[in-house]
Amino acid sequence: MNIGTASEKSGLPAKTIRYYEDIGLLRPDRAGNGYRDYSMSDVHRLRFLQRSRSLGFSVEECRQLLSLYGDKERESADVKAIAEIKLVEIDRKLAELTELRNTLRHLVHNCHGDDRPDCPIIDGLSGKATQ
Amino acid sequence: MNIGTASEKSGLPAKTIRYYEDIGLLRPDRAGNGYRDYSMSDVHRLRFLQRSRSLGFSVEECRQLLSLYGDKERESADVKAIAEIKLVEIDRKLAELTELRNTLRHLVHNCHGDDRPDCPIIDGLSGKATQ
DNA sequence: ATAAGGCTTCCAGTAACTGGAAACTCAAGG
DNA sequence: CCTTGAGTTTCCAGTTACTGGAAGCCTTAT
Repeated sequence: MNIGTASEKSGLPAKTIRYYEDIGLLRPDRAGNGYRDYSMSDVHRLRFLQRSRSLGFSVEECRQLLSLYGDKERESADVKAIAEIKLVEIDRKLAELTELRNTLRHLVHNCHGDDRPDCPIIDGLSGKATQ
Repeated sequence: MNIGTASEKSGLPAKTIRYYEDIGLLRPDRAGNGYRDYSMSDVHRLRFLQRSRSLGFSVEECRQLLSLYGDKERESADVKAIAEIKLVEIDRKLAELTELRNTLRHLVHNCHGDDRPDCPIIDGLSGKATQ
C-alpha cells in the first residue's frame, strides 16, 4: 500500500513516516514507480511507534521496544531483561497518569460548572496547602 | 529556594526550568543577588510539568492543564469543559499504556529467559498473523 | 585570599518533527 | 490523447523543546 494509506492506518503523518524510515525505524519495499510500498507488518510497526511516542517514550526507547518484537536474533534472556526494565517505566507512567486523571475527574465532579470560580481542587494543587 | 533545590525537588534539570520560565510557564521571584527564588507553589507547577510532559502532553497542552489549576479568573464552566476534553485524552492514553504493559508482561512471562529465541508473542506482534 | 561550586545570561547545537518547493506518477474526464 | 488534480518523490529550511558550553558574578569553606 502507498504512504497515504499507511498514514491513515497508522495515524502518523506521511512526513513522519518518511522521517522514521530515514532514521532506520522501518524499511518498506519500493514499487516499480519508486513509490514506497507498505506491508501490514510495516503498518503495525508504525502504529506501535505512534502509540509509544504519544506516551512519552523517546525515539531511541521506541527503537529498543521495537527490537523486542522484531529482532529474532536477540536472545530470549536479553528480551526478558529489557522488557522488565520497560515494564517498571510503564507502571510508573500508569500510576502518574491515573493520578492525573483522578485529579481532573475530581475537578470535573466538584466544580459547579457555573460562573463561580471557586473549585475546591484549585487551592490544593496550586500549592497553598503545602507552602 | 534556589534553582538547584527546585531542580532536585521537581526532577527537572535547571536548564529546563529556566526554559519554562522563558516561555512563560512560571514566574519565580528574584532574590536580592539576582538568583531566582522558588516557592513550593513553583515547585508544584514544575512537578506537574515534569509529569505531564513525560506522559506525552505537549508544552501547550501542559500550559492549558496548568491554567485549570492556576487561573483564578477563568470561569468554572470553562475549567469543566477543558478538563473533560483532557479526561478523554488521558483515558485513551491509559488504555494504550495498559495494553502496552500487558503485551510486555506477557512477553516476560512466556519467554524462557534462556538462549532460545522463540518467544510466542513475537510473531503475533510483528504482523505475521494479520498480514 | 583564593578556590570550588552554584548561579547568571547568551548563543549555539540537537532531537523529532513539519512545511514548502519542484518534479514525477497515476486515475479520471473531455 | 491530453489535461487536470491528487498523490508521491527528494531536498532543504523552519519549529519545538530542550541541552551544552562559555564567560562572568555570587557564596561558602579553607
